[in-house]
Amino acid sequence: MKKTNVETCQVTVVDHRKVGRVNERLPGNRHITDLAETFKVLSDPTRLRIVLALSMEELCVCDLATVVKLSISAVSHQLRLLKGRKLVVFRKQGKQVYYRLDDDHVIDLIHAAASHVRE
Amino acid sequence: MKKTNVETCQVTVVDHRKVGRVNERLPGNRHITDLAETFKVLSDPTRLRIVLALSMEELCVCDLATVVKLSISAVSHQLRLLKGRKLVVFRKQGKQVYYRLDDDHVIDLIHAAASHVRE
DNA sequence: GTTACAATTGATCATGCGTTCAACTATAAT
DNA sequence: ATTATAGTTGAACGCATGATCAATTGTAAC
Repeated sequence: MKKTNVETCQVTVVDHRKVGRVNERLPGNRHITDLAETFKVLSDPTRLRIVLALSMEELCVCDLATVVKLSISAVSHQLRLLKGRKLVVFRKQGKQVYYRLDDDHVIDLIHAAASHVRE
Repeated sequence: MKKTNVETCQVTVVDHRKVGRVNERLPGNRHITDLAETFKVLSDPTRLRIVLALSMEELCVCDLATVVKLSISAVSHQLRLLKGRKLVVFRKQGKQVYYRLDDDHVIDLIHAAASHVRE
């Protein structure tokens, strides 16, 4: 009579002391998802171009659409996500809406990523 | 006879000097997509947990599966992506495969994101 | 008011992506 | 060689997501 333990494979060699130590120090779910969301908003080429453009000068939606070669609607949708994650802020002037980066943390983040890419 | 310029709206108020300046300084497509890919690989909670776990100690796939509470298969798939982006490296020992972070840039990147999140 | 236009918003569609499942590979022990 | 197990791989499924289109809002000019 052979032992048909189908499930044990998942647990046999687990080093529970290691796992325990790691689990203790892992950040909570809230923090993890916040971090993931921040990375996700920068994980799209279009949004990245928008952020890089705004790191140089303040630009209106129309200018941004020209820079990234997409419709104003598409750009507006992406700007909504960037606003949601507090990466950009805006200022209305007449019919135009001018966007700029919220702070310099964003550029630091991109620089950090850039230094990982070249290597 | 009214001028039916449907397309002009996209171009009328564009500040071409601004757009020109910005376009000149924007990184090339290759660099942008490389950056975006780096952010994307960190934009998933599971992968982020894996990376954070590996920033503490070297762990085998089995341990990682226990930590993130997912199947070994799921973890293996994510590790493949992390390997592809050079975030982790591995070492085989007997039947086990131990993973660790490739370098410390990765942690710096996560710290940079974390400092943007709390604010 | 009416017209013109910058920008936002919601719906739709196609594509991308994370997990699961099943099949397979590799290593170790008997 | 056979058995057991750690890990990988490919297919499939369902959900998320980015671009487009149409409709709408808000502001300025007439």
